This record gives sequence, structure tokens and C-alpha cells, in this order.
Amino acid sequence: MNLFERTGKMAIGSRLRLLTAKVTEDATKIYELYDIADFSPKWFPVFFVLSENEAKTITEIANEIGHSQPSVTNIIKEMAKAGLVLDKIKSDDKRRNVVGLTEKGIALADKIIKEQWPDIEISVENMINEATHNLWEAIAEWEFLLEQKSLFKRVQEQKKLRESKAVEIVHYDTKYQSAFKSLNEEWISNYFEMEESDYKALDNPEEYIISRGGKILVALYKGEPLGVCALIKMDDPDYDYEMAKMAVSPKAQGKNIGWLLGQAIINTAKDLGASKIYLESNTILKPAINLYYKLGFQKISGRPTPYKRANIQMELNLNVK
Amino acid sequence: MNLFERTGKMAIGSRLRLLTAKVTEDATKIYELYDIADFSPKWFPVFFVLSENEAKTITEIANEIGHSQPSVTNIIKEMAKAGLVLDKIKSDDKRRNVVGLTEKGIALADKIIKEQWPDIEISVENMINEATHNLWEAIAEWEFLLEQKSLFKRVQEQKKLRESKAVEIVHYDTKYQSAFKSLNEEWISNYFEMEESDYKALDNPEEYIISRGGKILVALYKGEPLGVCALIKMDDPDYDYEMAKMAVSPKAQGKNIGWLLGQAIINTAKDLGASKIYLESNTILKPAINLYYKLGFQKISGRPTPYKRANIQMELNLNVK
DNA sequence: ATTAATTACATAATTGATTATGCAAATATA
DNA sequence: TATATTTGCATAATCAATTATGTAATTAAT
Repeated sequence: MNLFERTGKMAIGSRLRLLTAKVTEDATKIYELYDIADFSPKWFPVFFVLSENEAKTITEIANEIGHSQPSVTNIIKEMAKAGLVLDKIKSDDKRRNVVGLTEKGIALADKIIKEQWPDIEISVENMINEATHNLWEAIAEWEFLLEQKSLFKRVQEQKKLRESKAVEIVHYDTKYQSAFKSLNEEWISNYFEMEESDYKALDNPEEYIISRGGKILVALYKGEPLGVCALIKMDDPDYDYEMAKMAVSPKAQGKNIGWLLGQAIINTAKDLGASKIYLESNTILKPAINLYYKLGFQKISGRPTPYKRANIQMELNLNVK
Repeated sequence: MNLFERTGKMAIGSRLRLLTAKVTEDATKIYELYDIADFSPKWFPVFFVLSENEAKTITEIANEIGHSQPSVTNIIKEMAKAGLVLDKIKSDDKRRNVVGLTEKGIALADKIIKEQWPDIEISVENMINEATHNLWEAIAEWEFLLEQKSLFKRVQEQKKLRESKAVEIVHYDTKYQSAFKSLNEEWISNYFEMEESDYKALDNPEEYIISRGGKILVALYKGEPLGVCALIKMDDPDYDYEMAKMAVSPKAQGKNIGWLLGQAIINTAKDLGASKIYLESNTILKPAINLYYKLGFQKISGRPTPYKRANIQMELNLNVK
């Protein structure tokens, strides 16, 4: 079995490189076939754009053909040596190096376009037609797709998706008490200071949260508790529950755990018949605030709070679609 | 308009190179995403074949992945430095450098295959599915097509085809007398010596060939006579005509002119109601003999000839299909 | 048993591109 | 108007591959 059938799509870069090499390998011989000596195939893109118009600057050419600027500088230098382009055509802006084809260059362009170009065009087109999958169109589509979203981004999203599938959200159990405390303690003491009410809830979640009609959810990744979140019953005419004590281990970054926990908490609240959830946080916790917005929470103001660190309050109306 | 829409298929090499660069560009970042440091993406093909089996030699790996041997030598050197492969595993043949993965290498392979590999596989597959033209399959087809016939060969054939279309076969006219003589004189005096009968026919073709019921055809390429061929009436019970004085300018090599002239002469003979054509030549003129065979002539023997240089005689039976 | 040819590989040189860097010219800003 | 920033490009350094070359080790041929 062929290497690339064994490696799979993982090696698409290598496979493309090899195909490029094969397509390119006898380019020099093709030029010789048309008695074009003294022409390096790598000059072609530069040569082509110069043959279309009057004169261009190095940077303009580089942008047009997708090469780096030094690459074009170098190609132009070589072509100038071969007498095909005229370098440093005078311009108002003395930084610019305006280049254009010489008479010799124009004559060569004419020859290439009249004789070689149609032969190659037809040869490649014949290959495209011999194949059932259109390489030329496929490349164009990939250029577009990669423009929209890089391969890195795509892989990153796929990784997140796979890992979030490996995340399991379970209900609180005594064995998670230490995780519940340490995960919260970690970020609170990192940004603020632990307060009396924190200790109460974190040390005795069953007493302070669950027995009072609340819920705690734990996110397990490969069995390990890496995220927690609580839904605390509120004694308030406006709100049924407060979402609080959400904490995700830095180890679990990029696994969507915050989102999954948030969704699970909201669903739990719905199951409990809640119509509004409240939360408070601090704007320095930007990723958290961002997550709350994504979950559908909206900023409100004017409620008293026992926590010193809270400077933003949000609510989620579960009855609105 | 996009550069490649303007250049057309001529720039398929450049376009492939750019796509390869785009696909490859964030490979390093992808490895980092999986906490794989100390791994260069270019190692992947080598790493992969080593992860499949026990141990391999440098050259075996090179052949398998389509790289040059020095490239593999270098990659192995780098991987050895990173502690992923074990170099110079002892072998009977002391020239061989047998290499295999270390424990660390095996562990890494496991990690890559279990985590990174499926994510990339799916990401690339999603891209393939988002496009309407299947890049992966198209590449495979092109690998096959180029294996069958290189791009150079294809372009060469296309050039020949185009040029043979630009060749015009016309009937002899006095203005072609000098071409008729010089083209023949060129090859005859090059390989042999001009004989008395040559001068007669070449200096006075109208008297010696046409007025005696023969024909002369001239191949014009862009108006210039670059090939000639005569059909000489024979006074023989076995043959109607002799095909002779075929000459093609070396300038016109590869334009199929010999074939086109031969075909035209045969058709002319058919139109004249001939049933058998005769020719004589010399076996040192290999391309000519080859052409005669391709035109359908078959070797015969035992006829007398006025030319010293003839050492092969052939005939074409026009009545046989 | 020599000698010649082949093979396996390392090293060196080259190629065609890239990023990094520095400098002068032009433009924007205080 | 002086200063800071940006632009355009050349040069240098680097990278990932390639061909070219040299040298042991092995195999084939005389």
C-alpha cells in the first residue's frame, strides 16, 4: 500500500510537496524544448505580471504573485543580468525600484505566450480532463477555504470538539469536595482574596448549597475533576438561582469545559423550573465574562452583594427564547 | 482577477507551491497544540515509516517516502539528536545504517497517533468535503498520470501536434526547385556522395520526374519549404511508383513533417490508382527506415538498383487494408 | 584471487525559497 | 518645523530540500 494511503490525510503537506516537485521537475527541459535558454522557470510569475502591464515596483510584484519581497528582488536581479528587465526606472519616490521588461524581454514574452503557453495550457487541461477529480478547481477551493480559516484553526476546533466529548458532567458527590474547594480557591486567591463566605460554601457545600435546594455539577476529564459550578437557591422574588463558584482548572484550557458546565447548569435550572438565573463577577475576569455573555447572560445593575470582589452583575431569563 | 486565472494552467507549479506553503505553514503550531515540542514537522514521513515496523535503513526510508537519501540522512541525524531514533543499529552489512525508534520515539508515536492524528484526519477530511472537487483524490490521480507520462512528454507531444497542424503540403512548383535540390543535397552529401542520377533528378525535376508521370510534394512550415518528397513513375510490372528524394530540414525536426509528407505521397499514389509503391534506402538512416516501417512499408530483397548507396529495399501494398 | 563494478551512506555544494535586519526616503504627528 | 513612524528595498542569515562527490563495504567478473 502506498505511503499516503497509510499515513492518511495527516501527510497532505508532504504529498503536495512531492507533487509540486514532480510537476516542476522538467520545467527547464520544457523551456529548452522551445529554444528558450537563459530562462529560469522560477522567473515565470514575475515575468508574467511584467508582461501584462507597463512597469511595477518590487513590492507590487511580490504581493501580486504571493512571494516575499526579497524573493522578487532576487529574481529581478537575475532577470536583469539576463537582459530581460530594466531595473531602477526613475520614479518620484526614490525608495521605489520600478522595473519593466526590456525589448528582449517583450520579445521573449511574445514567444512564450504564442508558442509555449498554449501547448502547456492544453497539456495540463488534458491531464485535468483525464482525471475524474479536477485538481485545478480543487486547488482554487482550498485556497479559498484556507483563506477563510487556517488549517491550524480547524485542527484546534477539532481537538476541542473531540476533547469536549471526553468531558463528562456529573452531580456533586462528597469525593469531589476537595476539588470543589481547591479549584475555586486557586482562581479566587489568584485574583482576589478568599472571603469568609467563600470558606463556608467551599468547606461545606452540602450544608450551604445542596441542602438548601441548590446543585453542584462537576466536569470530569478522563475521570479527573477539572471543573466545577454551583447553582445556589436564592431567596429573592426576582431570581430563583444564582450561578456561582464556577472554576475550571488551567490544565483544562481549550477543552470547552466552561461552556459545557454553564450549559449543564442552565439545563439543570430549567429542569428545576427556574425562570431567571443571577450571577455576579468581576470584569477583570475577561474570559469568564465573555463566557457568560455567550451563555446568554445580560448585564444588570443595582443589586446589593455580600462579595467585595463583585463589580458586575448579570442575569439570564430562561423564559425568553 | 486572480493571478492564476490570468496565467492559466501554465503556472500550475507555482500555484501548487503556494498551496503547499499555506497548508504547511502552521504545522509547527499544530504540534505545539498537542504539547509536542522538539519535533520538526518535516520529520513526519520518516517518523511515520519507522513507527510502522521495526527498523529500516536510510535508503529504504528514502525510497519509501520519496525523499533523496541525503535528506533522510539529515533528518535521521536531527531525530537522533532529539533522542527519537537510534542510529547505526548493528547489521551484517557494515555499509548500512539501520535506524529504529527509541522508547521515547515509540511513546511519541503513540501520542501522535492517538491524539493529533485523528484530529488532523478529520479536519482535512472536512475541508475535502466542504469543497466540491476532491483535492486528495485529484492528487492521487495526478501522481498516477505523471507516472504514466511526464509533463515534459505531454507538452512535447502537444507541441508536435500543434506544429504539424501548421504544416501545409503543396504540389511542386518551379519556385521550389532550389529547395528540392538543397534539402536533398544536404543529407545525401552528408552521409554519402552525390551521384550522377541525383543531379539529373534534382536539377531538372520537371523533366525527370513530373513530365514522366510522377509527383513532387513540398511541406511548407510558415510558408517556408522544409520538406520534400517525390513519387516517381516506374516502368516495372511489379510497382507503379517509387517513393524517393524524401528530405526534411534538420530545422524542422520534431514537427512530424516526414510522417505528413509520407502520408500525403501515399494518398497521392492511391489517387493515381497505384497498387504498390517501392523505395530504396540505406540502413544507416535509422530514423528514415523507422518512418518507412511506420508508414506501412515492408522490407523486400533482390531488386537491382542504380544507386550505390541503397542497401535496403521496401514496398507498400496499397490494396491490403 | 584479483580486479572491477555496485551499493550505502556521509559530506559538501547548490537551489529556491523564507524570515530578520538595517537603512534611506517619505509621510504623519506634535 | 522637528521628530516619530511608516514604507520600500537590499542584504544577510536561515531552512528544507536537492544534486554532486567521495569513500568504505560488498558483490560480480575475469
